[in-house]
Amino acid sequence: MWALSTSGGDTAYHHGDLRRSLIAAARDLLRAGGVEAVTLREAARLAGVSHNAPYRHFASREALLAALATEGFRALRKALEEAGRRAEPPERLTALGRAYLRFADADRATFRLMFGGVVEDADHPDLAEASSATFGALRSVVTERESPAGAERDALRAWALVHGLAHLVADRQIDAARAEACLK
Amino acid sequence: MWALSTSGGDTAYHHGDLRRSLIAAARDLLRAGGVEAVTLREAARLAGVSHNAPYRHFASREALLAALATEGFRALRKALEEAGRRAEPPERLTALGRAYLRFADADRATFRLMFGGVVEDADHPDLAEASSATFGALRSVVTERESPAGAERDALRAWALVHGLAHLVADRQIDAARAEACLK
DNA sequence: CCCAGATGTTGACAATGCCCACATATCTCC
DNA sequence: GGAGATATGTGGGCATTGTCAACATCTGGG
Repeated sequence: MWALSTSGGDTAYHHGDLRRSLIAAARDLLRAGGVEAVTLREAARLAGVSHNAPYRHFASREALLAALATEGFRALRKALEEAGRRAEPPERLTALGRAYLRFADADRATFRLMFGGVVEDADHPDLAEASSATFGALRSVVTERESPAGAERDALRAWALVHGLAHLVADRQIDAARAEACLK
Repeated sequence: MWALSTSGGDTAYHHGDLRRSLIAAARDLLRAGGVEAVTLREAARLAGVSHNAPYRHFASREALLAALATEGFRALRKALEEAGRRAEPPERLTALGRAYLRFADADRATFRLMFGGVVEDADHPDLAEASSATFGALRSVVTERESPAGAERDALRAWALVHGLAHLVADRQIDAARAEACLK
């Protein structure tokens, strides 16, 4: 059918772009039923291939989950950067926090996959890079406004506050509006 | 062997107290290999019973996980209450936060199970009760020191800060000492 | 003493992750 | 343009797991 050249470096062969299709299918499964619902065989079914085709693109189920988490970190980073670009230093940090919370609220399952510990960053280089790049984008904004004394601790505090709110939102223990009200 | 009367209401029959043994086995599996490693069949094996015996005590695998999470919330609540009892109002909140962080650091897998969304509180009454009781213990201390104006928001902020730090500790993104340094 | 219910066992089935050998499409190089 | 190499997809199979049904055994009350 379509024959785009994929961004991941895989070229399109028989199926068109099975890797991308599998990730898309897995994302649907993740959002619909959480991590437990993400299955190599079901993703293959949705993509219209045999139960073993995924192994040409992902070494294991965990590798597929890692790809989903990687995608999530890239999306979050993009959201953070856009939010930062739209605001000036005084309110920039608040804007980032809001973007962070909105991400967690809009895609709870992916957020939990990213931070749930089911996939270890260390085992998946792409994931490790995407996650540290995302934290870097956040950190650079957090530290830009503070004087050196205690800056590190304040940065960590800000990050932890937003991160905690995001988890509470993802777990449906508070709603997104109340969380945003906490961002000063 | 031993014949304690269990707290859950189950009496001891053939095995002694299978329910308790299964929970203990599952706890070991959880700590050793994360949620994915918790298996009804493996827990049964460790308890020395057949693969179907657990169904006399847990309706499903998720019910066993819910029992583990419930146990976790009760332990956390106990830790919070003890910490609160040992400190007076000015530092009491910090003491609670420290206890919260130590819990997350000492038993990362259980912490993630409690807040990871794999088990839904709504589906397990005991879990729902234990978790809300724990939050109640936390909330009562958080709100005791603030004046009414903005108290609710400050309480939520404090909770979110500690909760975020705990997640970062559990995910090994910062270490426990750095987290504690953020508790003012 | 005997029965009802609680507890544990055996056997089975479908789904899954993963491995193997094999088939087929595409690319490279001549 | 054709042959070999490589990438991609298929089919079968195996061990493990969650769950169900039927059966066995233990315990306590009448």
